[in-house]
Amino acid sequence: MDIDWDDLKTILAVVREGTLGRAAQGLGVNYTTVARRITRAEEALGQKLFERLTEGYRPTDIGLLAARHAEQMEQHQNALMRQLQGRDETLRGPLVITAPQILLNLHLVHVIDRFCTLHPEVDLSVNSANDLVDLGRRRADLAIRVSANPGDALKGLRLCDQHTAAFASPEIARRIAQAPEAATGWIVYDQTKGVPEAALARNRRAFVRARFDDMIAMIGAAQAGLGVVRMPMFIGRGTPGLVQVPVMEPSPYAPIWAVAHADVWPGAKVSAFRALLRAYFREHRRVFAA
Amino acid sequence: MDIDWDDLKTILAVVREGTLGRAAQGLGVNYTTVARRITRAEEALGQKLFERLTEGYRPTDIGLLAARHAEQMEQHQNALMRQLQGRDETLRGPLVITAPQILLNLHLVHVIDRFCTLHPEVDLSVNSANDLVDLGRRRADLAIRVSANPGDALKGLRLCDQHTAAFASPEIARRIAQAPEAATGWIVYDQTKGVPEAALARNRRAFVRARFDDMIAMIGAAQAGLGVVRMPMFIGRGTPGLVQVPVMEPSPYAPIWAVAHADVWPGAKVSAFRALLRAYFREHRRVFAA
DNA sequence: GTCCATGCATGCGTTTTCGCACGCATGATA
DNA sequence: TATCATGCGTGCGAAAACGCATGCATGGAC
Repeated sequence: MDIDWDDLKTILAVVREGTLGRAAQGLGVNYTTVARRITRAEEALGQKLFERLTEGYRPTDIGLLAARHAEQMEQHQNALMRQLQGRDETLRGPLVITAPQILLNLHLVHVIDRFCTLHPEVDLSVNSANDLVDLGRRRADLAIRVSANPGDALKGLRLCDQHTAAFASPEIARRIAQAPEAATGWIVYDQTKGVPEAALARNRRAFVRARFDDMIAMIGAAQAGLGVVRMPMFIGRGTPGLVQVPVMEPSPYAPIWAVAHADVWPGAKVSAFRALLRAYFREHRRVFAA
Repeated sequence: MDIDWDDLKTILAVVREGTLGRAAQGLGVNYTTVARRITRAEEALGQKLFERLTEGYRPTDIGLLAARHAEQMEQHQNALMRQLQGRDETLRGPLVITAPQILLNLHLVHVIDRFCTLHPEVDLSVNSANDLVDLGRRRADLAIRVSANPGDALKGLRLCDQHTAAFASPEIARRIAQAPEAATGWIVYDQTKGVPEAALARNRRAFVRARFDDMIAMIGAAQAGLGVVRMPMFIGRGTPGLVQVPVMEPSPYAPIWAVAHADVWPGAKVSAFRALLRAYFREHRRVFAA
């Protein structure tokens, strides 16, 4: 009465994903293999771990219990892999970084370019993601993030402070220059309350023209002349077809950090990338501040 | 860059055992398989995990690091298996018990006999061991132990209190009866200091004739007339060729416990065995006390 | 009602893994 | 020095695991 550790890993994947297919995808095997492993595990334990439904595999109590423990095992496996990586002193092999899309487009591509030239043996993967990537579970080795602090269990290097300001198309900028008191239409981010306080302070008639849930789309909207957008300085300055408009005082914004799990932090590849980041942002820091 | 969980298990086994062969034995596979898995893991990590020496495999720092984490994973796997067992309500499948050799021979065999009759579908394994068996690591499901308390993380049922007394062959008993003041030779357990205090209180001339490190051998020595042996009442009474000799006051001894890991305790098979133990020892408790 | 997408079960041929037998190296022993 | 025990490496045939293709069941869209 014992169970294969890989079968436990498989059970965890199926509990997480809900179907054989998605679990198989995550595990990098065919879904029939997943089905067979589950069956084998059930036979080994003499217990049903899942109910077979048409919409997928639903875990039984016992399946959930097994998954909980498998999760613990996964954490230890992750810890091991992180520590191995942290003591890896070679500049070879895989390295995964993640960063916000816009920051990548406008700046990090240059850092990446240089890194690939300096360290051609590193297999660099770039994960352009706007949501937070789980560094503890090794979805990435190094993350470039815009936030107030690195977060718990993570180490961080503060790369650069930022300001935001208002940007719009040249056409709109001209109209504002001609009639500063006229009502100005804003494009705002979905989650924000409305027109920035700093803008209302200068023009009480500022109003929300539209709400977007995606920053890239907002930039496009600004370029197309839909309205004024508040955005980090580096975006406005780095995007063609946008000019800064003096409808609000530039205000401080969350700084840019390079963060990694403390285990991974000392690794050669992560250190090397960090060094290039530091140099780049030191050189270009004026682009990010008012 | 990821590692197979079963390979981690294999690494742990090799670190523990030192050679491929012994590790393979513990894992229940051929040693060539172990060698292959180690090689595969090293290739996956790009790091050497062991040095190949003629006397076996010696782990590198990285190998030890991996083994440490694998050990953590093993603990979680054990916890899972225990919990599954604890909620198993069937009276089928494997059950492993461990008990001191002598207790098995003289009494537990009857409990086992009855258990096998009542629950023929249980595959009962009996581990006759005098050293403590690790219940946390599932070397046994239920242990019958002679000790003051069950121990941490374990649940216990106090089966019976015990006394010890002095026993010897009839020949020696006759001599003692004839000359109670004569010097009496004792056989004592290796670790004890010498003749029991309670014996010296009655006869100052009692002396150690020999020291043994094994209780079975001491019983044989007593039967053969080598000397007086202090032993639990149930052994002296249950062994042919031995009689109690009044050279010491019977003294309290550690009680007999049925112990199991708290996770396993509620399992049907463990509960059933425990019930029989309780009944048996209640019925025969006078054999164990003075 | 038909069509399609999703997801599982099954059979078959292939790939991978495994166990076994043999050979080699090393160290202890007589 | 000859012999034996222990332990590892390697090649080959067997066994197990795997991927793929096909078929079935269910539920939603038109």
